[in-house]
Amino acid sequence: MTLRLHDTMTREKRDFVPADPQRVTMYVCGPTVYNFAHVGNFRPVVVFDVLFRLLRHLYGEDAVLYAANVTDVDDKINAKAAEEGVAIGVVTDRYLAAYNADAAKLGALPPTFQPRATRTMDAIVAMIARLIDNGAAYAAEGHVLFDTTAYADYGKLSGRPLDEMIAGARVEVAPYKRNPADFVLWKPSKPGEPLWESPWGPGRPGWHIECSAMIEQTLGLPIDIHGGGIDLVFPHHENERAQGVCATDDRTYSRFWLHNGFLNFGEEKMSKSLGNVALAHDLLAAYPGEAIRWALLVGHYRAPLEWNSELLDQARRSLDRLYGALQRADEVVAYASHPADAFLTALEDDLNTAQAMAELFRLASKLETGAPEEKARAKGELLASAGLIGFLTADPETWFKGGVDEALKSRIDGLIAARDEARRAKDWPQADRIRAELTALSVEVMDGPAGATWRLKEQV
RNA sequence: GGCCUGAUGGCGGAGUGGUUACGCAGCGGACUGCAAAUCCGUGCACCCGAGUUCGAUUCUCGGUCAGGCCUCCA
Repeated sequence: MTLRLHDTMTREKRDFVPADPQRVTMYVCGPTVYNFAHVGNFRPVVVFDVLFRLLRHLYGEDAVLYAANVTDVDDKINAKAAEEGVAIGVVTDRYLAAYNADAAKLGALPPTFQPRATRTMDAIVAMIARLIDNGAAYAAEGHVLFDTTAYADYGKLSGRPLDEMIAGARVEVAPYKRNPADFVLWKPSKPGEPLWESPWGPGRPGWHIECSAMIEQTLGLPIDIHGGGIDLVFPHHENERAQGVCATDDRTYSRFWLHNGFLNFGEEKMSKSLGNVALAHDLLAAYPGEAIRWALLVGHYRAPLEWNSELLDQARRSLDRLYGALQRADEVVAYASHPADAFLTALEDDLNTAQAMAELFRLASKLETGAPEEKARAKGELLASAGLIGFLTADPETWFKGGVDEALKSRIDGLIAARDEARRAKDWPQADRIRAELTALSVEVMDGPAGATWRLKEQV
């Protein structure tokens, strides 16, 4: 079975073949850390985490190098720092920490590298200098600009011929540009803004060159996979590629380009009680990270995803179903620790997570109804399959009772015990009264042959 | 204006030239003191028009609608 990935460059699914199976490289554009990140910003985090995990499964954990950068030089960061009267590092450190914590709650593994623009300045300056030497960039009025006419392939990734872009340009062209499409590699800082020394005067780098330099420094060019949101295809990735190719004489830059679709918020408002759930940080306070991760992967990564509270509720219930099966199969000893073939096949088909999830439900059904050997195998495959993409890693008890503190837990256990006693005495009115009390605590009681178990109906 | 996607049941969302996944919700039944969970069964869809074909939801063309990008937004 081979991994097939949709490449934005060729606009088709192709067999993925890394340059070196011992050293598979992937780079994904990360956040600009000036505030808590929007949920949509976490879609690539989760999507490419799935790809990272799949690649590790296929090529070995040590064979995959994944870099996800952090943009910590930016106008918005400057504005935020100025507003708070602090250095930009205070702002970027704070929001980077929050971002990483939220990503972890969403089940994302830490990338192998997390380069930061401010710590890559030497490489950025060096790359700009090389571009000037190669005749692909020029200095003008304190700026350094990339000369888009120096790169014949410019526009190929996004499918925009240069002349059309010029015709469609809706932004005023700075007077120092040779061509309207030329973009900034280095620019002077405004008074009060952070600046770095360079041969072209003190200033700061343009956004695109940061990524090219960070890739070259952390992974080396060319890389196997470059990922990011669909909105980055143009101009960011187009420009990155132009820079990387012209600075290194390497024609490839990245062997595959993967882009995830956007989250749509439609018209529906998220439940008011949830507050501003557009921020992942707030959303994570209202829903388990695993449910949000599930919701983000429920559709194909390239398709737009309708994001609303119903989607999240359904995601949580889907996980209830799977965790419920595991909980009921507590005594089943898992046999086999490999992901199911059908599950892997789905993932290897350009990360068809929806299909892969369907396989998880199939395994859960087998676990509920199969013969003993079948159950043991289904449990092993379910755990291994789901675990491969970061699901069902919690104890089922924790999933269903995780939000309960000790005091409440002992109170619930007391009520359950009292109800059991009433039921043994066939005092149904009393048993129902107690159940009503539990329901008020959002506790769902499930009577079984071995006594009653319970779980939280909604997690808070 | 240019370029590019997409349109599947009540909701979400896969996939396929002939029998349409899966989950949630619904309905009937089993189980239960009653429930819940689970199990069994079941209803419900492939935007419109034309074409190709023995046969199209799936391919082609047109239309309609929706969304995205067009210089720093995942």
